[in-house]
Amino acid sequence: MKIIFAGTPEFAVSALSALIAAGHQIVMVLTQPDRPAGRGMKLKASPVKVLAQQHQLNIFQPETLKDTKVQAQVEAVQADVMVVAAYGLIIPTVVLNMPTRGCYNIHASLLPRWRGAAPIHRSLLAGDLETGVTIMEVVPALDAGAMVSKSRLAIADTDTTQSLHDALSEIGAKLMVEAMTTLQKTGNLPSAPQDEILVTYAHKLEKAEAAINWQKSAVEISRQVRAFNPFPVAQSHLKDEVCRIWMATAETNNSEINCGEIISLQDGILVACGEGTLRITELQVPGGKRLNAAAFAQGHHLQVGWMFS
RNA sequence: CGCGGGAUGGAGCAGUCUGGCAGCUCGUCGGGCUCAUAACCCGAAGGUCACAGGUUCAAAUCCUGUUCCCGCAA
Repeated sequence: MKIIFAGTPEFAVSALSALIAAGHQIVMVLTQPDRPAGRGMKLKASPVKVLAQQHQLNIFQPETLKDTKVQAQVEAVQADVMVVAAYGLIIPTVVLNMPTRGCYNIHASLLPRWRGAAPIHRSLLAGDLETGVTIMEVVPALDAGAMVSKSRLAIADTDTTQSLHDALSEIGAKLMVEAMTTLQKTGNLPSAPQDEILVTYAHKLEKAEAAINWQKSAVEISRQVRAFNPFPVAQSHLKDEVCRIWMATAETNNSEINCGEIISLQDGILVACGEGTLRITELQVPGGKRLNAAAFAQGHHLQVGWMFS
């Protein structure tokens, strides 16, 4: 089948890679234009573009798909189907109608829960016990298309957005290849509509949400830390210094100590919370590397009684 | 040239402003103490102070260039 692949970030890379490995003909790779990024604000190619270049695929990076000239170029490749994975640009209805066998999206949640931009972060923050991947038809409304297939994944209390992202990316790639195989063999993909009653939205993370409120429970803070790893990373202040908390686990034992106070340096940095205590195991200050708690405590001469705020 | 911080024994840091013996907390090794321990005591090894050049009687420290790492921002 002639496939147009539309994707941009790391999450989409394994899907493109799997489709190539499965022998599908990728007639065009849509990905966002190179953007200034990183230190120095140099132009940076998207991860999908990098992979596409390695396979010498036909790369197309329009600023928008609303332009009729752009649309004509997409139509020219005469694709059978379009696969979308975290592309990041609006795909107009006319473009969605071009591939004869339709457009299918990989979404990193068990729809209809967590439609939107940050499904992995939100499921982790909310304390969901499981997440997963859904393959669905692309429709003009955001992540609202009928569902083709689903795969579930349990969330452990050591999972981070990074670990779930990596796992879901692989699962999504596999599911999409299966869907494409079915489509190729049978000519159609059965799908079921989403139950609108159960819909929730995963709004984009805001930087302000990175600040830790030590009045909250250790369980909630631990979720926050793990949801914000690897980006944008939960933050707190220690002795007038910004401190990024990379990894922490919740402990149930309560204490009468003030919220945010360090109560022990044995085996991690133990901090009192509104409910329970948080065991910080990895953290970082600006200019420094990520450090395990023991090394950090030594370098900063940390003492019991110091306050995070 | 978007803004800023950093590189010092194996780990994490101080010392740099104001040039003058290479330091701290750990780890490692040896010994001691203990019923015992991630405890405690005594001792030891381990450094081209990122790299290159310059200034100086003297450079981790001042000047110039280079490489690498990190935070912000996007």
